[in-house]
Amino acid sequence: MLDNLANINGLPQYIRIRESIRERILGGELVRGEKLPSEDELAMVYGVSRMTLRQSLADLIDEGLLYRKHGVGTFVALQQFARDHTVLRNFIETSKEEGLNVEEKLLDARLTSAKFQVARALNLEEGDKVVCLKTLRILEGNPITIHEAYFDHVKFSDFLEGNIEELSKDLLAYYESKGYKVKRGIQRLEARSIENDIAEILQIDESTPLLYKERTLYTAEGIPVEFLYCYNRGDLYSVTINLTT
Amino acid sequence: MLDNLANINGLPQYIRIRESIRERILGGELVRGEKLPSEDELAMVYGVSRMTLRQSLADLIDEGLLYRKHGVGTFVALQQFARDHTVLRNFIETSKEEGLNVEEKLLDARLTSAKFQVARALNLEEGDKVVCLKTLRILEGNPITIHEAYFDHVKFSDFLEGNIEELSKDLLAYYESKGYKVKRGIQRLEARSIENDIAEILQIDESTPLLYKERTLYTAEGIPVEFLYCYNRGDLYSVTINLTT
DNA sequence: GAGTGGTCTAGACCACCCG
DNA sequence: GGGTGGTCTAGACCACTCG
Repeated sequence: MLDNLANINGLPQYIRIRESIRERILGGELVRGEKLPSEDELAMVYGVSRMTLRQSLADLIDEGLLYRKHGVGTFVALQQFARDHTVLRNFIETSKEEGLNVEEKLLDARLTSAKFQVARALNLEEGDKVVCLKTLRILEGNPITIHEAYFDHVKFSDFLEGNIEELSKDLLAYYESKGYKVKRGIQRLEARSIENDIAEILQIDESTPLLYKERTLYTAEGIPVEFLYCYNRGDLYSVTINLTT
Repeated sequence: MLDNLANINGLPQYIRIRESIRERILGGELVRGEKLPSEDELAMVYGVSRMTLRQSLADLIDEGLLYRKHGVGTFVALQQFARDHTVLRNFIETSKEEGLNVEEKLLDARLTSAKFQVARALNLEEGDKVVCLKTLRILEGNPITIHEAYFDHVKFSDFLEGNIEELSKDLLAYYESKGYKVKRGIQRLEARSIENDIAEILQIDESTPLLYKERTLYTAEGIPVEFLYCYNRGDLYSVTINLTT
């Protein structure tokens, strides 16, 4: 009765209810700090059992949109955190959503042999064949990031024969199309001095520090999919991270 | 029947079952990639309903220890991710657990007026009174990090009258003791060139880049608790982050 | 078709908080 | 004491996967 966009056929009830509540919060119908009706009441309003209703709330609490107080009630959080946990997002799409002018330039794409660090991360043997994909990302005309991604040539043997320019724009989608849906990752960040070749590509001098990143991506099963080196201009690039206890 | 440490009285069953399963995995009884018994069977073994058992599994799946395949079964993940989502941890305790020699030196603790950025982060007005706590962290004899934390003097008025040396060793515990349990946070990382005063304290020259961090901590309700500037030696310090879709 | 996880119900009792 | 969320049950039917 309260749903609109959330009322798509085929979706489980708890998802439709969750989205309905989310819309009521984001739309301003439920104000920050405001108490929601009790679980019993919400379950009645939405016409489901309390267990089902709690499944809806659980997701929103995990996202930081709601919080519970035992014996008191459920409330809309004062501070809105990440709407979802999506830390892994496609760089180009994300930047475009923010209205930024983004270009991506293919620097190199080739078959090579895995060195120690790459092999270890991808659970391969040193010397095994891997695809190396190097790209430069340009934000509002400024070269800002060099990406150097490695992935198993056995799992992704058709990459180099495909439309590399196109495929490299959304590697996550490409991995998924091959049956490797990325679910988790581990990344490590460092501040580094810049090296000559990197300085040249990013068109900066050697006094600018570099935000250096290493990242490994995995499926839900824990299969490593990609290992990445990433060199970011320190003065133009920063990384924002949501933390939870 | 299978529990031991997980069999503490007073704990909900789903937590005891969860910990029992976790122990069976970490203890090697359940191997990576191995299929668990079906939910029906596990529920019977543990003597609970299937819904209760699923609550146990949900936590372990969220942690990345297990994954499910619809119509197939539940499996132990191949790669073990963070055992829990605890990204927020006490630096000193964590380092000690890793067997590292850690010292913390109090540099400054005083009452001051919130400048623009601090005021905005803590939801205060510019000029409102805040406590500023500056500490130096020394790892294995190397000065590695300068922490500059700010928190509301109204919420935490007794800090400066307390044993500052002691309290500053676990600020999260101090905040919690005042009714502000930290649940979430947002942090931002940058690579920066070093400034004179920082270089002097960290005993490094100005060619070493700095891993600069800003962080705001919040309660589950979304109340801001602490705003922090953090200056880390780039060549000795790196930040590891777990990502999820 | 058999087995698995995904969703859902209509109750129940408990622990916690507040007036 | 009354209202709230926390935990738990004993079923049910559906959707998916595989042989």
